[in-house]
Amino acid sequence: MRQILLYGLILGALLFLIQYAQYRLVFVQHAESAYTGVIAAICCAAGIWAGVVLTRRYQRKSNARLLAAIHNHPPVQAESSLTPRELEVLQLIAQGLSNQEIAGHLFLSLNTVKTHVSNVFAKLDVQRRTQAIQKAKQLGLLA
Amino acid sequence: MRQILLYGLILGALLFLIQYAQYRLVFVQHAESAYTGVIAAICCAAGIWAGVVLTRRYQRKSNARLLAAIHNHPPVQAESSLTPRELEVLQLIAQGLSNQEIAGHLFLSLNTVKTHVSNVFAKLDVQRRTQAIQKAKQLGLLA
DNA sequence: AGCCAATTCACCCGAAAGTATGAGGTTTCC
DNA sequence: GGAAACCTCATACTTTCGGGTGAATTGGCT
Repeated sequence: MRQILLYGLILGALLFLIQYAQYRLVFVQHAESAYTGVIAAICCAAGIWAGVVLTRRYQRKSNARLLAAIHNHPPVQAESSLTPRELEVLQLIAQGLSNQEIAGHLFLSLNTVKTHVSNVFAKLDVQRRTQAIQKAKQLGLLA
Repeated sequence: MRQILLYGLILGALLFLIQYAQYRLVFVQHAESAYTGVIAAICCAAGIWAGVVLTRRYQRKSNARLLAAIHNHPPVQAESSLTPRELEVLQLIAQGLSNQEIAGHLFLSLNTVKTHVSNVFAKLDVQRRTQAIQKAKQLGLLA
């Protein structure tokens, strides 16, 4: 529902831009190539954005399968109550990454990473990431 | 993901329609105008392609680093040795203790612990304690 | 259609961690 | 007796973490 509104606004803005550009062109003849360039730039940007978003969503699930394959575990572990995403974050914590770096690796915002980290800590009953590493290794959640 | 594609198509279609309509109504005298729509479509496609390719490439590199880290592949070189005190502090860090707790264990002030920790980080060439744990285990400094 | 778990993101706040610099004290070794 | 290494502690500052709360979205299941 929110997205529809968003896309509507984007669409409207684009249409407005095009209208404006063509309005200006009525009075500025022979600037057709410049106008085409603007359109091309806008569409390129929109296309790249769409492509990136598309691929990220697709890759997200692939990564889950990849990590699962590495550890010979199904994506969802019954013995630990950690979700797949939380396990991913936990593994990156054990690699020594900061929350910001984890966000970069996983294409998440810093806030989202913090949320996952907090949930991991709560489920492992620890207060610090160093404790989480310790406990996770004891529980066999990490290699 | 399906909706994004959908919205993308709608966007493209609308843009094209606008182009076509204005071509018919206003810019009949400009045969060039028809090309703008084509350009827009091509750029959209190119943009999506570029976005997908770029994101996929970036992900591949990330995954490679991730796998390398998991499998202990990264080159490990001998580094300057830690002093006895620094090694003590490092071991307590690996056990998940906070600086304050380490100070309590070793009967030191918090500032002193911070100094030792900073020196350990410098010698191990890391910035965070989680990285220090990882590296110390690679170097065999920890059990 | 509605519920529910998972995921994502935001904001605020305090605590902890990390950086930089300086400064005494001791031991050891030349 | 002086250089060098180590240990100790301090102040000041910036960054990162962690906790708490709220909320929107999605996908799966009933």
